[in-house]
Amino acid sequence: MAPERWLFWHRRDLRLADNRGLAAAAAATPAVTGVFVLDPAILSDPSMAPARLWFLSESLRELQQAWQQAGSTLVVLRGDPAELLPRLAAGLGAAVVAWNRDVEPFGRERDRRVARALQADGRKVLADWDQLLVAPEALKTGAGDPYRVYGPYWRSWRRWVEEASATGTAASGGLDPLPPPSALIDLDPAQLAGALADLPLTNPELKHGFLEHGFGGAELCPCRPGEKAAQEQLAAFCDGDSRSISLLGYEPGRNIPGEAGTSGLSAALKFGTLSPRQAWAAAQQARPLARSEEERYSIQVWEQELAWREFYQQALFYFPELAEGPYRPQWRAFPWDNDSGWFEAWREGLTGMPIIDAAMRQLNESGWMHNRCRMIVASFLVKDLICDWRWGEAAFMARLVDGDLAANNGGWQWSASSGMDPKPLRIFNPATQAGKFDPEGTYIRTWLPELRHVATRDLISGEIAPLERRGYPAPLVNHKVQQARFKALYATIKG
DNA sequence: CCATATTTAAT
DNA sequence: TTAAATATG
Repeated sequence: MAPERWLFWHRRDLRLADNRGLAAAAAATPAVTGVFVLDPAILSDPSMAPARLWFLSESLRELQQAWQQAGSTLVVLRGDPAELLPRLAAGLGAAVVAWNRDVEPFGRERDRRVARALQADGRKVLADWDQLLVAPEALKTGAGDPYRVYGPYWRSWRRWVEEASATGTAASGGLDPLPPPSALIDLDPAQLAGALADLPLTNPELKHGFLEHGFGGAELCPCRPGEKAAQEQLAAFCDGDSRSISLLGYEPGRNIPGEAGTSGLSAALKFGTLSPRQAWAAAQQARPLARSEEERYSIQVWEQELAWREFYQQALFYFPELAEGPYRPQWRAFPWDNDSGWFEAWREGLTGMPIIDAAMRQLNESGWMHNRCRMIVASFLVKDLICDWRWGEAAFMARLVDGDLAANNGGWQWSASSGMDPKPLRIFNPATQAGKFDPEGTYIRTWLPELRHVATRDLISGEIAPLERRGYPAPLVNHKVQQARFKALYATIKG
């Protein structure tokens, strides 16, 4: 008798190794078929970035080959998962459909619909956590509430991760990365063809992969698609050979946008070509390489970035209203200027403030922006241009290769001072930020080649003589004037 | 053991 | 300013 067939539904876990849901399926039966559904509701949304379509398409193409090498098939469909998954499961004769859980309101509602449809057909559903080191339910404050403040969350998160690490294996609740499944069993070709006959199947085309993405910045983007590239990037970042621009030099290297001092793994973690447990394990293996207190501290700072990612995901899980706008009610009445001309100048990198324009051009050309610059341009849009941060949030989502609702919304709410974090106003002075983090003007000159001739001091301050500008715009606003205006408007909503 | 007041600390 | 931890009744 043939073994029971399971269907595994990939979503934001585009890898075979250390995929908890897939491993659970493979532990139950070797007869596992994979599926990914290209959902027009997501792909055609205005917030979908060409860079993400590129990353998704390339990662899927590699994942489909990996399934084949593991002995089975990854089916790629296009349409509504709630309609297609029951049909595919029926065609395959799958008894169980498994997937990894998500935190986003849209995904959770979709998953409920899919589960209801499958269960109505008498199929079992298996869904558990994979995309976080620590499941949202695992950490609560002393009062039993979800954490709203990063500091206490980080301490609690680290304690939990260290205790779970000590137990080792996944079976005993540990965090050791799992190997990929191998020796899977496929349906025989005729049976598979029959199961797929009436389904909207998508095959990778020779040139573009699964999707027409129209993204031209792949060469400039630091994020590499696919499971294999993610492993290589992680290993290179953690290896200790290039200490100043890697994990061991992460602090302060991570804050210098003109150097490649960050891991570039944001998109890999967003799409799950890399698991957070793999990232955590690599950081632990690098600890013996650290030869100074600074290098040990660098590892911890990177671990804290993994914790920020999980903090914002658990926040969205427990407070889905974050996705709709300001968490703090008084911010909902803020009298934004919302000048659409200023907003467009910001979005296209034409504000006349070099550090802002360099950062926005990096985003527009490469699909990625250095995190320090994300904070600087966010503060500028909100506190200098006095524009609703949700416009900036949407603009980031429309272009970022790693655009993720929880992280992007969390970052913008942090910058706008409207989030759960109880700290008062944060106003960055863009010139001070440029002076601290791009002191030689390296980053500015990289992305604003038309200003390469300008003295570094003027690139940082933004005070460029009209004859030196050569077509580069004059500053749109004056920081001193605008921050005073912002504070006056803020006073009207306080309390 | 609760509920409430006070203290502490926040990338 | 306010969440979280801790002290107090």
